Amino acid sequence: MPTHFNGSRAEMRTLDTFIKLTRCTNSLFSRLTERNTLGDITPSQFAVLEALYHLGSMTQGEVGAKVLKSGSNMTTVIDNLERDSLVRRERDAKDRRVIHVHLTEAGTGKVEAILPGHIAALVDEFSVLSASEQQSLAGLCKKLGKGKSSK
Amino acid sequence: MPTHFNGSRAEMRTLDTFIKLTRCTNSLFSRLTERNTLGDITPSQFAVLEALYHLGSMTQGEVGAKVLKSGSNMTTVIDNLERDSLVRRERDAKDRRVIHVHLTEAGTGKVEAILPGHIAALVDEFSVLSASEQQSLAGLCKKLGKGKSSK
DNA sequence: CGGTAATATTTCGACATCGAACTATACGAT
DNA sequence: ATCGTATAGTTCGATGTCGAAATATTACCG
Repeated sequence: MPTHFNGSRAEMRTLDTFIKLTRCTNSLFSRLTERNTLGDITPSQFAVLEALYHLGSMTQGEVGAKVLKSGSNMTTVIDNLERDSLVRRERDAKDRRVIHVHLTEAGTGKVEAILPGHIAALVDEFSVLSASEQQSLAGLCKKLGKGKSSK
Repeated sequence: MPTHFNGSRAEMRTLDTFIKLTRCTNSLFSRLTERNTLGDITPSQFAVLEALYHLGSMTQGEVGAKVLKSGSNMTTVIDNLERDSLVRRERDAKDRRVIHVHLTEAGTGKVEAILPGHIAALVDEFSVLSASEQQSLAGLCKKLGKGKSSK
């Protein structure tokens, strides 16, 4: 459209794809936020709770690896979850550098209260794509997400 | 039960697609950040500068609409850009509620210094996808991003 | 053993981000 | 003109996010 950019065909195609990908995830997340399926917790907090719910108790660092966030960020998010009694920290007895994070009963209940509506919202949002379109999108994302791993 | 089975299949497919989409953009952005093509400015700041560069001076609210961010966020980001003399605020003479945001010479220079490398990085990242795969991805993202317009 | 490296987490400062409440200004209907 | 509402931006408080430096602890190695 009114892009004053005068680049090669490959550049324009890439920029177009990049813009659409970015806007797609932006507006998807913004619509999901509007549905308010998470109630009074934040997306980051839900990501941590969900990881613990599906994968079991983990080291704080492992949680960060699962949700793709930095260690210092994990400290902050888990601080808030602990303050709200949704998780519990437990220092490892053998290796005292390590902290294990566990869901509390309240935390488990929170995930189970949220999950069905959250999944229903996702299914509804993705219903604009057919099954094969979703699989196609997943495949392309997987490829792009992995990157040129064989550098 | 067939109903439950189909529902679960749809849910699993959607969840899989959602996870891959999320991880794709996450790791793509993280790799782009690692390349450090933006130098000493943040991605948000670059988004604002780039919008002003390609579309010309705009109202602060218009900038927020372009980069899909809230008004209060625009105040913050533009504050920092103004502090670094990359943009200039100018209150409208007729409607004194409005603030026009302009690129300074330093701002223009900054964009022009960054843009080529930034685009090259994008092209390189997207080179794991063929031209038709990129177009396919762009189309799927456009559809998913638009959502059920009936809303 | 003892000293250095590696690892896990926290702290700190800077920036981003939002929504709600607030200020200032403009506009529309009566 | 005036009142009420709508609009543009700012302020505020909370959260998220990062990287660098600090802390604590363990592991390695000569």
